[in-house]
Amino acid sequence: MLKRLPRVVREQQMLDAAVKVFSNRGFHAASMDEIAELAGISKPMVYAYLGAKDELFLACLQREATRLMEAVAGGVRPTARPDEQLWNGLRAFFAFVGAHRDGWRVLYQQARSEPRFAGELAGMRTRIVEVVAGLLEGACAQADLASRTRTPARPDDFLAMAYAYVGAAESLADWLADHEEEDPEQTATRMMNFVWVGADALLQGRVWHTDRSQAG
Amino acid sequence: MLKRLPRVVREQQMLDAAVKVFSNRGFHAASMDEIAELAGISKPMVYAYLGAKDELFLACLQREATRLMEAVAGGVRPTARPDEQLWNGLRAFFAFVGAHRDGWRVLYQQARSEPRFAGELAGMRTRIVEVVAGLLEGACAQADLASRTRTPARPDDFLAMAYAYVGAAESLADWLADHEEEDPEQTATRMMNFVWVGADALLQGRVWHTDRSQAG
DNA sequence: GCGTAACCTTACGCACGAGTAAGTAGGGTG
DNA sequence: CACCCTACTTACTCGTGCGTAAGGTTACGC
Repeated sequence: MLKRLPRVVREQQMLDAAVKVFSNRGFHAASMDEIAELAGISKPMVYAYLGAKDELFLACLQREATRLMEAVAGGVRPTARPDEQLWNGLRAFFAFVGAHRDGWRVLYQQARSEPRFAGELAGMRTRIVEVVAGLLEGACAQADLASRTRTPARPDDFLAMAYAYVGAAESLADWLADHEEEDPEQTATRMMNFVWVGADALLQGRVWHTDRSQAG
Repeated sequence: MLKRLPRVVREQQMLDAAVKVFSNRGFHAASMDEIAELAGISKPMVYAYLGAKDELFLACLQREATRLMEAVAGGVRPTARPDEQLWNGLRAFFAFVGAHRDGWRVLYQQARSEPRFAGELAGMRTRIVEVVAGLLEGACAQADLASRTRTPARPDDFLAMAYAYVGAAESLADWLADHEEEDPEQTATRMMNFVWVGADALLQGRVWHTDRSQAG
């Protein structure tokens, strides 16, 4: 009756549908029947092409993660200054989230709460954190060359800062995903100011103490 | 056979068990039987005292949220300087997360991904974000009195910054929840440096631009 | 024009888990 | 001691939804 389509096409349709349903309902509440229906196909086809529910979810996760990584990597020129790399990376990141709000939700909200996939996700997250930590370290080294030599930072500090920054970015991304009217470009600018100015001050050795308002 | 205990005691035991199970398995994968068993009681008692699964989860959410709020509020002296308020609040916050890692997970990871409770949680989150935005605004006003009058900040900027900070704190809290060896006090210090020094620089009007490394 | 392989369906088995009915025991009060 | 109310149990019903068995249909090679 309806068109018979080649496997590759159907698989993408199924993944599209699955991302939407997982995103709206959550992993457990999503039913394979609903996914199949939304994909315009019957359930056994989903099993035939993409396997059981776990595998299907993992497939969604991997497709969306790959797209995100490629979008970010594609926006960054590796030869640019660290701050420009960061800026372009953030732009690409928030643009992606703005364009694929469903994908973002699947990737970060759902996967995190399902213990079965938390490991997979933690791996991606760790890689991102390490990249960011590397950028910070590079920026710090460059700042040292420029003028001051005050650097109290140890490797762990970079990692912790990177962790905090990634969290901040995710938080803004969630906000973006929930607010249809927000402009990705502006979100990226906010994040960039937030990161760069703050990090710059911190990396110059300015520290807050309990007994004094701040030290410079 | 086993002791008969008054209602109030049993309820707390049930909530303790529920928080643990919800935290480990996720809302859907958690079974009422397992919760009942862990609480050392039979399932109908859970229904009799705390209602259906939804209500039970909400009860967990509310108990943990209340505890968290009280812990933070209890650590803060409202008459102190803004930076000290922030510092004490962060200390209390990370101490709480360190001590109630399960509760934290239920509160933030699980609740967020379940559309049914996302609203409830978003409300709490919004309140927190607004408090933080208020602190920032207060700090900014104080800084203005002290010396410079350069303030490019509009209300939305405070809100966005607060959002990013809350995300950063959550991220560090997740890290803390996952790393048994990490010290809550140190995490709080990291966050404080991160927030205060960065915010200070930002609120003085330092901004990053596309064509220049930074402005001061 | 016929086999065969890929595409696609309906219709079911089966397990798991939410929620309940109906009934038992303990301990305080008259 | 009879009462009754609260704490507590075993033992079910029943819906929901994953995963599959078995069979139908289109296209393409030969």
